[in-house]
Amino acid sequence: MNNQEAIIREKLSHYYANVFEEELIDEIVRVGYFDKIKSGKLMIDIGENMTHIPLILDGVIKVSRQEKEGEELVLYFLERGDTCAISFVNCINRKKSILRGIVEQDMEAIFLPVEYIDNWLAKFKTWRYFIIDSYHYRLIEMVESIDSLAFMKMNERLMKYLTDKVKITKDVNLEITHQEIANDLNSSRVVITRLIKELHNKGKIVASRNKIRVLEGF
DNA sequence: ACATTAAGTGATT
DNA sequence: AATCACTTAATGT
Repeated sequence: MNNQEAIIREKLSHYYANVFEEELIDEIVRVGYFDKIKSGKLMIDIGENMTHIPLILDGVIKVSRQEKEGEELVLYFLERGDTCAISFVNCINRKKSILRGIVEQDMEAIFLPVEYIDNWLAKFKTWRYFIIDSYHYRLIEMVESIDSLAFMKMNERLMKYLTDKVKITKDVNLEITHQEIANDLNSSRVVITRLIKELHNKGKIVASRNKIRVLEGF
């Protein structure tokens, strides 16, 4: 066994040992490769084809939709143990991505070439469950995102955004600017600034330049 | 000290 | 809730 394979096996055993059956792990070790991707890098853009699927080991990917130029809306975040099931379908049908994925926090993942994943569906029960599960989870998040858009006011959306971010980064101290939040929520900086101040005064958060500490709601 | 970037605010739609 | 047109505060060089 070469070094690369050993790394993959080791990494897999950490987070996926109870998820995948032995034979599947063997296959993953055989065809996958391990890679690290720096924060800020664009993984997949709308309209592109996917060649590999990531099994995320560490870090965060921000998945968003872009309607027009400059108008972005964050749908959900992917973290350890996740994969992008949506991109998975892109792979099988050779369809282009309807979403954009940007690395939000330095990421480590095992990348699997798309040509295997279809075949594995029939071959491995654990793979099937993993994919369906992932799909289900993504659907729930998508519905939450729709609810948030349709029924929640901006201040509630903002609070949800912040608490989601805390959950995913496992840190109540967020390093983010009002402008960045505005972009993610498809709002404007001024509006976010006012709502942040409101939340601050209500004691739900503590805000200062480039920093927000979330005190409740997660 | 100066320039740049982030955040705060009143008025208007 | 968004936009404009500023002001003020914080940070980097």
